[in-house]
Amino acid sequence: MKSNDFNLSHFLPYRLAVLSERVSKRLSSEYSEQFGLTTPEWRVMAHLSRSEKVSVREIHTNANLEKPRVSRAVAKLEKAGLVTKSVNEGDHRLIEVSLTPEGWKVLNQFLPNALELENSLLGTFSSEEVDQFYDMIERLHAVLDEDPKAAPRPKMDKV
Amino acid sequence: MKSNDFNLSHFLPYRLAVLSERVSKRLSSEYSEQFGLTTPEWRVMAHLSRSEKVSVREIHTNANLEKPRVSRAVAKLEKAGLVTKSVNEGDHRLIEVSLTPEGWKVLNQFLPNALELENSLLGTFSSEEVDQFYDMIERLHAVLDEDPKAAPRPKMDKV
DNA sequence: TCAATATCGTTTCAAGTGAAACGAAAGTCA
DNA sequence: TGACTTTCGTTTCACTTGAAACGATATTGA
Repeated sequence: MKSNDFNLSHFLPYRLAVLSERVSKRLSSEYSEQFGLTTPEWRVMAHLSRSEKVSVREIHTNANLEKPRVSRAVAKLEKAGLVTKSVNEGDHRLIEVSLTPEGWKVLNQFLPNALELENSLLGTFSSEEVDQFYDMIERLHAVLDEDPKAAPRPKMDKV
Repeated sequence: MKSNDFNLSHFLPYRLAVLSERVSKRLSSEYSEQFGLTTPEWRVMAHLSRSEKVSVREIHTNANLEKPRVSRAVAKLEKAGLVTKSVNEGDHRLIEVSLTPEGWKVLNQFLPNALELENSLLGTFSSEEVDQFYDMIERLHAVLDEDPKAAPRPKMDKV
C-alpha cells in the first residue's frame, strides 16, 4: 500500500516553496522589524522606486499582488505617510500612487539591506552560474506559459 | 530621488516567490478541484505516503508546516475519512497519524498528476541541468544555514 | 519523591486573505 | 445620443493564518 516512489522533500514544487519561503522570511524579518512593513507594503514601495506615479492596477500586474492586497497596502502606506494617492487627470478611475520624501527615506534606508541579502545569497554562485540559475527559472516559466491551466505570468520589467 | 539601481522584477527573493507561487497554484488547482484538498492537507498526505504512522510533530518538521496548520489539516482529513488519529502507546502526548485505505486511494489517484506536472517542468532541463538546479537550491540553503537571522531549514528526507 | 521544566497537540484571537460584488468612470457602438 | 460593456479601485464576507496561551503528559533534578 506504501507508494515509496514519491518523496515530498524531493518534489520540485515543494522544494521551490521551501526555498522561497525561507528567503522571504529572512528578508521580511528585516523590513518588518525595522519599519513595520508587511510583504505587500514592501513590494509596493519597491515597485514605486522605479516610477514616479503608478496606478494601483500597474502595481497589481507588476508586483504579483492581488488587487485587494495592493489597495490595502497602499491605504496603510498612505496612513503611515510613506506614499500619496491622487486621482489621474485624464482618467478619473485611475489612482496615482507615489512615494513621499519620507517614503523615499525609508526605502533608501532599507534597499542596501535588501541588496546585501541578495548578494550574500548569490555570492555562492559564480557570475556564470547566476545567469544559469536565472535562465533556468525563465525556462520553468516558459513551460508554464504553454500550460493552459497555469496562471498568467506577472509582468516582468526588462532591463 | 529615484533609485534606479533597484529592480523588483530582478530581485532574487521576488523571483523565487513568483516562480514558486505560480508552480504551487498550478499544482493546487488540481488537488483542490479534484479532491477539495488544501495545500496543508496535500502536504500532510504526501508526507504520510512514506511512513505508516507519523506524529503531528514530525509532519510539522518534515513538511514545512506550522503546528496549527498540521493540527487543522489532520483534523479535516480525519473528518473526510482520509486519515486516522490514535494516541501513541508509549508517549500519550503523541498522536499517530496514518492514511486510511480511502486516503491511499485518493493519494494514489493524485500522485501521477503531481509527477506529471513535475516532469513537464523538469522536461525543459537535461538530466545534468536538473542536478545543477537542485545543487544550486542546496547552495542557497547552505548560505541561509550560516545566517543566524534565517529560520532553520525544514528537515529533508535523504534518498 | 515531587516541584520545576519541557514537550506535544489544540485552541484562541486578532490580523490577513482573496473571490465576488460593488459604485464610479470610461469606452463602445448602434 | 444613450444603453450596454469594460475597467478601475474598494469593500464585503467567509475563510485562513500564526503567535501566543492552553491543558495534558513526560522529563529533569534537587
